[in-house]
Amino acid sequence: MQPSSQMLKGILEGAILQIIQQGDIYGYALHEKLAALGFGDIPEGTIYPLLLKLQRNKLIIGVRRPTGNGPDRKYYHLTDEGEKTLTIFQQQWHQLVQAMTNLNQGDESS
Amino acid sequence: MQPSSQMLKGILEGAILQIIQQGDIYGYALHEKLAALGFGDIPEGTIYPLLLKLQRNKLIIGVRRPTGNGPDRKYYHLTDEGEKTLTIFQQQWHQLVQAMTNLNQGDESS
DNA sequence: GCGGAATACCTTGTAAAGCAAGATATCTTA
DNA sequence: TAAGATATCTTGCTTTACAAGGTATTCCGC
Repeated sequence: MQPSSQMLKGILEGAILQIIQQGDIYGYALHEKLAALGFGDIPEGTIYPLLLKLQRNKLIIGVRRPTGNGPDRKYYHLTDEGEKTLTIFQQQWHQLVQAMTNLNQGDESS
Repeated sequence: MQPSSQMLKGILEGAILQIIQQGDIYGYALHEKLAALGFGDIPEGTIYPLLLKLQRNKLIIGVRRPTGNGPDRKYYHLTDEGEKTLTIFQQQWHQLVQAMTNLNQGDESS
């Protein structure tokens, strides 16, 4: 399994799928979680459009819920398609790490 | 050191800088080396424009050399700027791997 | 009650990454 | 002399990620 061209770009997409898999979450909290994990301050102008794209592609589903305490939140969960896509992403990520490790070790076998 | 937005996209750029650092190389051989390391079949339509951009940005310098045996090759080596950029990339890559590891371990401490 | 801060979501337009497709040229081998 | 391997480059496209800004809700201090 080789890192696809998508992999080289869309690491954020895979990371977000995985966070959602670990428990339903909404955009604003995702923003904080990414920072807490060490991904840096991913701006909302990146996160929200990406969530909408993932939903358009039927990898996640968003459900708007009132909080009684501030504006509504849109909680997202994975679809079966999303689970499959996440699995493929994880394999590609692993392969990318392997390739980078090979590079660091001046290794060309695998 | 947080993975910059560049990092999320431009992993290929860092990988290529590192390969060049390990020894002068030309585009066509780079293509084969990336495949051998496990980066997949990065097309030439990706590699050559990227090399030209790196040169434009003064991170690498290309020197055309005849082979006496086939078309000329353009061997690239790093500039001082390129060395510095590579060091930063390596730190960012390490941070990204750390963040992904945290994610896998459901960990939010760093 | 009013203003500001925090929370929460979204849109528009832009820059850059990576790729597909194809052009060009050299040398070797059949 | 034709085909194939080697070697580089260009044009135009799609997608990623971001900057900048807009909207709405609730809470807190004054």
